[in-house]
Amino acid sequence: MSTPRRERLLDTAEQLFYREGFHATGIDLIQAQSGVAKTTLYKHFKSKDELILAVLERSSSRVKAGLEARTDQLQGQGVARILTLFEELYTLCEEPDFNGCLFNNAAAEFMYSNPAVRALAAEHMAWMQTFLARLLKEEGFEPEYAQMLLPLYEGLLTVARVQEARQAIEYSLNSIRRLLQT
Amino acid sequence: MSTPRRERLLDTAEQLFYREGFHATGIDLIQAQSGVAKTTLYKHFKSKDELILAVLERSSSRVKAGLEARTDQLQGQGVARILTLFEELYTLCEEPDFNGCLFNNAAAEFMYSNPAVRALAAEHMAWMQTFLARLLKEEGFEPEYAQMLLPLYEGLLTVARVQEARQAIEYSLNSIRRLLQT
DNA sequence: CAAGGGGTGTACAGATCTGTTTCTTTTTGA
DNA sequence: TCAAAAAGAAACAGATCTGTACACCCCTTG
Repeated sequence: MSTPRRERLLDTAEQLFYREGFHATGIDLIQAQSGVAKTTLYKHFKSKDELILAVLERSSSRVKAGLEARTDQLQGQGVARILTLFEELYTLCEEPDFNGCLFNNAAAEFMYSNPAVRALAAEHMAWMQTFLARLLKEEGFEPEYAQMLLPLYEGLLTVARVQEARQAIEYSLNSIRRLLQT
Repeated sequence: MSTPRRERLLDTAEQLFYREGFHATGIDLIQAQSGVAKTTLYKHFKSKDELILAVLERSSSRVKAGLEARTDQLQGQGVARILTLFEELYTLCEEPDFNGCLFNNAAAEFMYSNPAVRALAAEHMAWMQTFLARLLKEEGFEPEYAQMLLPLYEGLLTVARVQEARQAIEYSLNSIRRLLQT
């Protein structure tokens, strides 16, 4: 069984796209850093745009599966089940190459120049919102709160890029508790 | 008195940087679209990086002045004075070239490659937060709520890029009202 | 009217980027 | 064992990008 070059390419590309941005990351760098030949890269992905889409699709699937798994085991825990998503931000923001939300970064760079990327980011956000709404409903809260919890979640990821965010996360947790208490 | 080319350059650059992104916007396009000669561009700004910084600085000043002006005339109106900032998002999100928050877009693209840009975005966010805290305090609320209102504000700008955001804004307004009522 | 500063237009240098071509080497599976 | 498939290496085409050089044109001001 051969080393999975396709996965290695996706790993390297994702890391570079996330850290440095999409336009700023050249194919040559992905090629060199992954150790996979350029010919092989273009055999797996027809173009840079296709590689970008593949990276986003794989990342979206992984994030979704992770969120489902992490909340499945907290059924019936009430507000704690929702808060666990926001608590995860504590560690997320302190990772070495943290740079906000990959899908928002992608949407910002390709808003008007690549509808497929924009659509994929939109789909991911929509999934996040319905996921939040489902959790809320299952724990006995109004699912419409997802309409403000999603922006708050994304905004924390965004603000944490340029600020120490521990306090912001803490105050957001408190605010959510206050809002959801009946 | 000559036409203010410097301003024309900054106007064009800001529009393109905001709509298409920083790396995706070439100097040649700014030059062509502004109608100012390339030589003149490089006489006013030593490099593209310097132009980017100038655009961000001018935009930051304008945004700050706008926010101050719009809230000055609402002193003593209580929660309405804070909500007016979020209500403005209704129109902001529907502008033709809307693409989220310029400073977050800049921070995303230059997080690890241009510390000056990152610092400028950080300064802008910090100002927004102390501004919100000041409004809260002046209207008799806990200023610490700014710690979650800033992420919520930025998150709405961010989510609105890929979704119809009217409902999200509306639910956020309601949530803020609920949170701040004593 | 002469001089010089600001602006224009164009061409160009040099780097970099995406994607291709060509040829060789390695791996794999029947 | 051997042919086919996959991967590698490296050069290259063509586009594009930042930044510079150069020659020219006003238009003010002394």
